[in-house]
Amino acid sequence: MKKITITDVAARAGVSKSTVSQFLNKRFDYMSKETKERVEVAINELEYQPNIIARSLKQRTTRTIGVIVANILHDFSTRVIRAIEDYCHEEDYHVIVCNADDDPVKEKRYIDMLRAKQVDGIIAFPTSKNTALYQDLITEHYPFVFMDRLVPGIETDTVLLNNHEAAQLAVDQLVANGYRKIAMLAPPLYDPITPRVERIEGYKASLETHDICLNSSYVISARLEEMEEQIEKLLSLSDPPEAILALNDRVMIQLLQYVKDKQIRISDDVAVIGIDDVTFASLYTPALTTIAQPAFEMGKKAAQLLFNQFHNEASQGNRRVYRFSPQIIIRESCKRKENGALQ
Amino acid sequence: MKKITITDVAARAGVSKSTVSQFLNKRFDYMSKETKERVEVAINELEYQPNIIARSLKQRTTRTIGVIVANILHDFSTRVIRAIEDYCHEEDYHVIVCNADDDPVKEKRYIDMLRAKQVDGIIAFPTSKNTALYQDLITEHYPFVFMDRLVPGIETDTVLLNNHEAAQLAVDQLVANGYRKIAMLAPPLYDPITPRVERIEGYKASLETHDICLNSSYVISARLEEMEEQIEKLLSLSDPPEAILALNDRVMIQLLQYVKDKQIRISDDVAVIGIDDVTFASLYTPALTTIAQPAFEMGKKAAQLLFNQFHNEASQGNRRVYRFSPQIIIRESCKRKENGALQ
DNA sequence: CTGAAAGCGCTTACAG
DNA sequence: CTGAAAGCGCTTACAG
Repeated sequence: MKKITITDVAARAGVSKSTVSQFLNKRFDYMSKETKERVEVAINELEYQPNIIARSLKQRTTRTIGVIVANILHDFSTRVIRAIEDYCHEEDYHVIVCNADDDPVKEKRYIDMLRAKQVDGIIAFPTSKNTALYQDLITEHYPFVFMDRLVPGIETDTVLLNNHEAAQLAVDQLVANGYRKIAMLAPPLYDPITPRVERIEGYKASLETHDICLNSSYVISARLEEMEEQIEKLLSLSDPPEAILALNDRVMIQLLQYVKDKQIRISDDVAVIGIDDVTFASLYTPALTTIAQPAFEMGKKAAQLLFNQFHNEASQGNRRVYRFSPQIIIRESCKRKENGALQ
Repeated sequence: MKKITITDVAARAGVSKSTVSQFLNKRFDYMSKETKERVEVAINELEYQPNIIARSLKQRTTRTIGVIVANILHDFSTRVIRAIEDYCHEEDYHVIVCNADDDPVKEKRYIDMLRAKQVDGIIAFPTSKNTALYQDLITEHYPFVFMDRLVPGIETDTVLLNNHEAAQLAVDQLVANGYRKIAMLAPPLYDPITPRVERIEGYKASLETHDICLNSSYVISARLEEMEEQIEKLLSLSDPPEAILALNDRVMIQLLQYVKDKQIRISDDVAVIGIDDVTFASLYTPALTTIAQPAFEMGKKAAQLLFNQFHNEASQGNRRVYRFSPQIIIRESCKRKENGALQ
């Protein structure tokens, strides 16, 4: 039951460990056909599998990367991970998945452990709170890329949505359908997470473009558990909004739950549009108009950037921010029934 | 920029590597306060982080496990992974996530590579096709547990749903609401994946219990792309079903898409119930009655079983199958409007 | 209480 | 064309 090693193979084949190692690494340049075959036979007979850990120790590469997301249960994260894993699989790499739960302590622990395990690089949805640590990674030229969120002052490859454009697409669509009283539903902003901040900014800027005055009671920012209560208030306003923009999928779900409970009819009573294309958007009634993120492309890009960092140290100097364009998927939830004023 | 090693720490502290190692492993029994402090200071000053790869080589444990799912995009898999990762995080383990896409070749490649990387164990949703390989794992006493699917002839810890009960709960609920013409929508059965086979068996057995004759044109088994076509046929039958049981979430989504496109009203025109609690079940109209799997508990159990295998070799003999009970969540999609005959 | 030495299983110049 | 030797960075008996 003892694990067989390169030494066993060498003995069996009657050659040295060096030769076996050359074989394993496909360095056949100076190897006679005969020894090559002998080694091959020995490997097969013994069902030898090299110990990658030993190789990693010597070669200082583990062919493994770490991916730290806030929560793998979030749809966007799952898709990004799938894209990264696909890319890694092609390149014969593996991915360790970690859930930091937006907790800086957990994040730091993961980053430290991942590095101790010598992973070749990390892709993270940063909590943005471990600035000193991120800075260390940079000064040590450690390969890493950020996803979804920008961290002020940290210059590393970052891939994220053009959030401004996403909010703008949503507002434009609403305005084009004749809505001008547009509310925004957002998660809490006390920790300034890029997509939230930028989408709200985008919303405000777009309103301005359309000469719509910002009504501050129309922008709700609350924890998911308090969302229903906030929506209730919003809709009870003396001058309630005619349309609601949900900042992300989780907010959208809260909104739809509220709407269901109160028997409010979307589109008739209030128009709805959401950033993030929820899985059930097309089968909901009315089908939900959404602004989709190209999650797979974004994940793939992140992986490519990381691998670029592996291969050329030069890339250190010019790490960049890559913005991906969202795509509007027009369905039914913000059409006016009466084919409303195209203003 | 050179990585600092245990040798550097030893030099700095003026002790041997052995002593530093003892310190790292918290073996303080015979260490003087003074040297202990010296080592501690050196470690902090140098910001030393041990190389886990080197340790792993010696200790023959990587504190890393592999999880092979069919597809991380599937909701159930995601939840299971989350539960496993949480458990591992508590135990200071990491998890490598792999998507086998129900492809035995990919699965084999992952298992081989994961083992080459010396992961301490594997949790897999098996394709069930690599029987020889699974058997090898057993004879080598390699720790692994199967999830969601049973593999005939392979005696290892397996955690899965009580699928029979799941189908039965669904049929019972339908019958209790006065439905007797009950169709079953399933994915293809050419590869005999446990949940599919068992849920269909459960469906058939339950019908029998209720003295309902099986109508073979009521059981549809088709690829997702052909599902709409099949549903069309099903509902065009001269004697169409009054209720439909969706075998899993993906089938349910196809069904809902069809229903939406054809403007069929669930509950009024046809009752619907599904195994797997889709995320939007409660906010859909009518809210969907579903049979939920305890995904988190199942994932946690799988992790526990794997860790048990690490800790006691004895467990080899008595690996078992753990069935989890589904839970029915009664909502609105299979209630009769007219408060139908409680038969 | 601490250190020298061997060893985990590979790879890699280098010598021949 | 092939092998002996050193080394990757730890841990672990064992000696003192």
